[in-house]
Amino acid sequence: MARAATTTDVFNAVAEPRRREIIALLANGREWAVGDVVVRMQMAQPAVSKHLSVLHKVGVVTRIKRGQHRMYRLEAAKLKPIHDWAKAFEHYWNNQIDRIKERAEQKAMERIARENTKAHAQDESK
Amino acid sequence: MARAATTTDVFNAVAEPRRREIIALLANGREWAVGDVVVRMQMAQPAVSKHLSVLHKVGVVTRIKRGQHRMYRLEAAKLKPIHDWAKAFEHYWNNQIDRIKERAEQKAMERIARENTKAHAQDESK
DNA sequence: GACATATATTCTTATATGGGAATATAAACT
DNA sequence: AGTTTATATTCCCATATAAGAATATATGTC
Repeated sequence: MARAATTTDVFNAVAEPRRREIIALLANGREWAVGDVVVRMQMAQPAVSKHLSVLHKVGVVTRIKRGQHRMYRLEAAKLKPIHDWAKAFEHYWNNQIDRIKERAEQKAMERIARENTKAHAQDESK
Repeated sequence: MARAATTTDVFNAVAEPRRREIIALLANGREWAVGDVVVRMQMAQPAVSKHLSVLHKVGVVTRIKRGQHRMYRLEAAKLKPIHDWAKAFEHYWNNQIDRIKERAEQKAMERIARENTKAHAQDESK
């Protein structure tokens, strides 16, 4: 009865569109103060605080105090379960050709990666 | 106010754990009668019907009548938006080495795919 | 047509949740 | 200490939703 709480199930936490917007905002990797999110989202401060609180409880954001501000940062790895889940269905929308390409690249990858990893490591900083 | 309905937002539809279970069940690609799902999920028939109805409304399953049965089939492509969304965060949990490999395979893919597509098409039926 | 089987729908109830308003808390500044 | 700024929390309300029970709607069988 009743689905898993938004504060415990990442799928449910992310099912709220405004929280996905907040996540998109934080996706630039920087720290965001609540007030910054309020401005960018045109949303009331308590609402933002509550959404961030939900995201914090599921671990999707981390929080640190900086002066009178609480800085939030995206902890994107917590979204991996969703990716893993969805990825399991990838082959349903990829067509046969794409699958062949994946097989081919898979085999090539192992060989090429070994050569490239050391040689071009510094070229891939971005 | 209030998030998008479960019947209109795939993210919300899938935020219910039992619906994810049903999806997992249907993921074998076969048609499932409601009764089969009821047995496998140990769940009341009306509950299953309702969940399937939600999934049907968001298009995640298709339904066809077969005699007195309604056969449900997974329409996994409707889950692609979730995959696309989550995939955007993939690089957060992949390490630098993995990213280099992806770049390498990406480049190799385009070349190799052209050679393999026609040559081995019949070997990749599964 | 009567009955059985399969599934959907309706109704009720309990609960979660999101927003708004108001208030509380905390830090910074004077 | 008093005031301002930043954020969290509480309270209230409206709504969505999930489950269960009962019932309705096919469809198949005799």
